[in-house]
Formats: sequence, C-alpha cells, structure tokens
Amino acid sequence: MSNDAELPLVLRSAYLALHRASNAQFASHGVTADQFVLLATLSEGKAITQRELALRMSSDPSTVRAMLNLLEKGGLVRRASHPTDARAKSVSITTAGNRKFQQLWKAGQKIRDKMYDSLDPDEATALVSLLRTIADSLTQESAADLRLANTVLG
Amino acid sequence: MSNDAELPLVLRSAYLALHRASNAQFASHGVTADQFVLLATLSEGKAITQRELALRMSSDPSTVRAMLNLLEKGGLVRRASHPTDARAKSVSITTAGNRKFQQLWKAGQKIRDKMYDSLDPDEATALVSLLRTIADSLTQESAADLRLANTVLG
DNA sequence: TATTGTTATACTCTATAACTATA
DNA sequence: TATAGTTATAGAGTATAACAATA
Repeated sequence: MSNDAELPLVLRSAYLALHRASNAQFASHGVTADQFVLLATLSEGKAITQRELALRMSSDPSTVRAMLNLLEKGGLVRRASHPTDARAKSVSITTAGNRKFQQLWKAGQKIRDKMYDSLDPDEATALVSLLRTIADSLTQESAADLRLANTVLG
Repeated sequence: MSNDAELPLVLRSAYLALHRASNAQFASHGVTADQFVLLATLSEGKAITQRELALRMSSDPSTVRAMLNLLEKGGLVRRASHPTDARAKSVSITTAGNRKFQQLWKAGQKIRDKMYDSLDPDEATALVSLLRTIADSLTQESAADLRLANTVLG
C-alpha cells in the first residue's frame, strides 16, 4: 500500500473520532450525532423539503425519512404539507426541538473546543477550506464521468 | 448556531463523500469501504490481534468481530490462535484476501486521484497533518478529563 | 484482578426497488 | 416523463453487558 492512502485514512479516523465523541456526549440527551446534524440543519428556522434536507446533510431521502420518523416521535420535528407542491413535505423544527438543540449545542462545546484549541486560528481556517475542496472533488461529477455518461446514453 | 460548527460539519461531509464514493466503487467487488480499511490494515502481512486491529482502524472489538466473520466467510481473512497468548487470536490476511486487496486498491485509485488532484502537493501534506492533529485532540484524554477521573476514583 | 474474545442483543444509518400521487 | 415521498426490506456498522478462558 503506497502512502496515497494516508489522506483517506486520516480523514476517516478524524471523522470517526468526532462521531464517537459526539455520540458519547449526546447519548444522555437521547439523540445521536447524526440526529444532531439534522436538527442543526433545521435550526435556522426555515422549513425545507425532505429532499433538500437530505442534500444539505449529505444523506439520502430514505435515511432522512427514517431519522425524521424517530425525531417526530420525540416531538422535535414536524412535517406539514408543502404550501405550493402537493407532493412535497415541509419539514421544520419544533419549539421543543429548538430547546433540545440549544442543550445539545452546549453539550457539544467541549468537543468543538478540543478541536479548535489544537489549531491556530489560521490553521483552522485553512483546514475548513481544504476539507471543502476535498468534499467538492468527490461530489462533483468529473469530466471523465460526464464523458462516460454521454457515451452510455448515446 | 455559530460558525464553530463549520469544521465539524465540513469534516463530516468530506468523510461521507469519501465513504459513499468508496462504497460505490467497491460494491461490484462485494466489499464495503470499511472492510477495505480492515484489509488494508492487514495488508502489510503481519498477523495482529483483534484488539489491535480494532485500535488501528478506529473501531471496537465487537464491530471488528462482526466484520471478520463476514470476511472469513469470504476467505479473505484468517484467524489462528495466538502463539504466546492463549486468550488472543492472531488475525491475518489470506492469499485470496491479498489478491482482492490489490484489485480494490486499483479500483480506488480514481477516488484518490480526485482528492489529490484537487490539491497542491503541499496542501495535501498540510491537510494530512491538520487532520492528524484534530484526530489526536479528540482521542487523547484531555487534562480536564484526567482530573475528573482522578476525582471520581478518589 | 485485568484482559481477550465471544455471545446475545438492539438500534441507527444506509440503500435499493417498487409504488403513489403529483408536477 | 420526471419528481417527492412512502413502503418494504435488507444489511452493515456500532455499542453494551454478561460471560468464559486466560494472563
């Protein structure tokens, strides 16, 4: 195995460390790390569709639905019919959900502090920027992919 | 939500993009992204215990066991009794496992290329280093944690 | 006493495919 | 024809606790 593997592997181990720490921190609140991300995505207040929610939190509609079912049971989230598109649902966070999110945000401060304290401010900025670049490189269809798609589709 | 959330969220989205791309790429080989990491960890050839395997791949013994059961069924991995510690198992990759790993390595090249091509060489180096720092900050017990443990334990 | 691994168990996230109802 | 969401279903990873064997 060449050292090309370094970046993927360390990306994985950094994320898993974050994910574990978050789950441990949120467990006593009855919420998972991924559910926290969903609540955070809704916490700005605007109602969005399930599809958009999935997109924004790097998930997929089927997974989001399973998560919403759990969160709705706990009264943290609400689904209403969409005002203009009868196919769509309009998902929003409830008052209880917002209260829960505030608690979770506090509970997670220790974790964010650990991460940011380990870096200089400019390093943190650089890291965010580099991670965004990586994420984009993996989600954008490459030129080669598009050529292939055109070939296949005729 | 303050912008403290940026780093955790972009770390998550970069990792999930990598994880999805890897799973998609490896699916036709009948292997998951996480199983690939397990095989990669064993690919250096040396037999290690399940506990050490779990540690090295940022997993836990129970999960590793479930994964080994799957991989052993496929003949990619082998468990033998440990030479000096009768409690432990000695896990190693089989010839078929190594062959599979070579295929997976090739199949994953496209993904690694996408990541590395999006960065300057020095940016890639910096990113690896920063991610390592983050991962360490989250796995090391903090001074505060240790003080707490001492208090609790008396 | 502490540690390695197993067993049993449960839950969350993930994902695909077939379906409906709308657009 | 394409899209939003549901349903059914399956599998993979995660994690905890109780246990046996061994250190």
